Amino acid sequence: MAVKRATINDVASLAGVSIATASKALNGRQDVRAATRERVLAAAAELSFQPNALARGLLSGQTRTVGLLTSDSVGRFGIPVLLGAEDAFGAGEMAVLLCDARGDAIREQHHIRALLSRRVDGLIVVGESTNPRPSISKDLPVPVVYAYGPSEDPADVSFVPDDVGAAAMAVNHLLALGRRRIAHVTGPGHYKAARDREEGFRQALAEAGVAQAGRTLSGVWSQRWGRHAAEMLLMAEPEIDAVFCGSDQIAAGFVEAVRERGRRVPDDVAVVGYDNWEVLSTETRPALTTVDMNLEVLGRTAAQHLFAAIDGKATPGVHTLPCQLVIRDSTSPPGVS
Amino acid sequence: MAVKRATINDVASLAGVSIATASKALNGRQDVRAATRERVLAAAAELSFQPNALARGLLSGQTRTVGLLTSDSVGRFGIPVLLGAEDAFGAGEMAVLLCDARGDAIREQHHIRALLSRRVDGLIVVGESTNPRPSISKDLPVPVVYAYGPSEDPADVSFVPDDVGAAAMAVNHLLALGRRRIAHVTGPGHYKAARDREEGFRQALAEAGVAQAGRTLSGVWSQRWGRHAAEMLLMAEPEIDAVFCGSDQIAAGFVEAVRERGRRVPDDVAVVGYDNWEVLSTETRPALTTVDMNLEVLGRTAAQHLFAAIDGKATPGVHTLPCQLVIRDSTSPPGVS
DNA sequence: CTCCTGGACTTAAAGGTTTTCGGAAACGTA
DNA sequence: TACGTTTCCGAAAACCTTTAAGTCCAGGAG
Repeated sequence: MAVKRATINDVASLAGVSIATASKALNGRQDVRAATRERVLAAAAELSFQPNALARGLLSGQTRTVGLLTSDSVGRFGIPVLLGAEDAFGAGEMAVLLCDARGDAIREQHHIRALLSRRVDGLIVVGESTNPRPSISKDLPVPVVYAYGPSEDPADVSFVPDDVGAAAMAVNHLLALGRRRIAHVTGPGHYKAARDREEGFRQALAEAGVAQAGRTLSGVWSQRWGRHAAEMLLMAEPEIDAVFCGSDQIAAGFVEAVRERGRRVPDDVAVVGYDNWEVLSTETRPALTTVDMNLEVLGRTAAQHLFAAIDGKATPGVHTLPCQLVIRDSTSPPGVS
Repeated sequence: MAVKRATINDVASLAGVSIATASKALNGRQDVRAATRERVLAAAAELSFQPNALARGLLSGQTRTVGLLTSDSVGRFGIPVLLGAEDAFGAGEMAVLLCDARGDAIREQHHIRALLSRRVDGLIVVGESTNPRPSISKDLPVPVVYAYGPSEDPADVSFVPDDVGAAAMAVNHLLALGRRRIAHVTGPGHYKAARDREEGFRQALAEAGVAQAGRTLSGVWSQRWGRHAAEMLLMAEPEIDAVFCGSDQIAAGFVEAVRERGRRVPDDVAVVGYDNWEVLSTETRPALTTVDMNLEVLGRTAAQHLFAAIDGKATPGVHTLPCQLVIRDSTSPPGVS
């Protein structure tokens, strides 16, 4: 470990100039002679000088740091958003201060206080689901953007995936393949994601004038429920030729159960999942056609808008970002037109 | 958004004292009269005063912030370590500055410089595999600990899971169940994890005087490889009664293929996985007996030792942390003794 | 009465950087 | 020579907090 960190003072004395001149030379300001600048830069390099961000931030009032507040970063969805945000920030000179509140409002308040004390320039709040969450923006001295889980307050800036549109897109894909007896299996109704996806499902069917096969089956977001739902559905509605599942876990279970019942996927029943959770979607047999919510893009977009908000150019409201349908063998096997 | 942030100066004037007195009152120092302290605290509350951590850090030289440098946080293993570390820090008043180098050495250097410029008190480096990685600790003014992926330099502080011991534990479990024809399917040999687990496997068998069934099959860490290996193995060594897989993905594929071949798990073939990746290990049928590397504990331990190192009490060397065998139905079904 | 002690409070310095403003030198022009 | 202009550099303030050192006063001891 190096003994002592060099300050701009050390650089200045080594270069034989004042600290003001050293500062100007290091920051590329104009009124300094080229030869002098050289000397200063050389001195800085020799001492491996790193400007103290604390002192700089203290003076400028900007720390070039943002807080990332997640309710449940162990969750499946927080991570990509986090990566996207870190990506957008890292490209510049921003840094990300990570806090996990674990769904505890007290802890969340605690973290917000700590972040403000560190003078972050802004805050990104990542939800654990797309359910709207209480706003934290009131009386905060810095801008806040919400990613994945929107704020309840429409005056805040939120970014969410377009679940309704994506579900419709998935159903239209099935319709284009000629399927007409399409069922829907999804997660618990207290998830807005489940309700939104069902709404997109219904809309697309209604637009095409096609009736839903059976009733929507609501369960939990698990493979087990997918299997169970498949068994019930194949019993009650044996003539179904496609199913739209609310998650890849459900779809994976569904596919498994369908195959065990001796029906082929996709020839007899086409299956569409949701999330593009690769460990499931690419490893099931056949690989799952599924919706990718583009969460990294969402995180990156949220971060970029936080920049804008820091510069005073906020764009309030809930912004929905498009998803993407990833087509794999569970709806259109290779070699089949 | 609040208009202006209060400083200790504002608090002092509102309370009618000097800033020194205000500081002492706020920090619980002694030589302040109780009544005065009351006044200061009330003033601070009214202005919702938050001490400026930058100014404090500038003075004390301690930022109470650590950098978390990950090579690949999208990876399966970085996340729990990260959570464990964040947990250990969050309990106190530490904050975590997150950086993802994406496996790029240039970017890593860039991030290290940025972190040092921000005057972090220490660094945690999270590897993407247990393969030793180049040390970054030389000439750094702050302590560094390595988690999951150890440093190549034995003078550094590293924490890794005990893959050898865990593999032996898994095999001993199979031996205790009376299995004697045990095979091993694992990932690529350039992963130290694969080599370590194979070593533990061999040690345990040797100690029991039992011969390995077939040769170790090295492939990739995927479900597909697990299936493929199962097919080869059932063909070549039809009499095997157990298999130790190098990952849950491999084990999940293996279980699937075994069942498709009409063999029962665990009655005919017992299967042990590795990682306890719950989406796989609890959702396969039967659920997988598997090794949990206790990565959150590992992350927490690394963080705690970083604290110690910051206080000058480093404990150099590679520390291996015990893993845990999670027993589920793939080795001992419910209702069977 | 004087001196000392200790409590309660204030002053001022320190920490590292940026920036404004003023100063000095060099040079050209009248 | 006197003066104005340009170019380069330095002194000092500002950011906010903590803390060492110093001031002031009341009260007790001698």
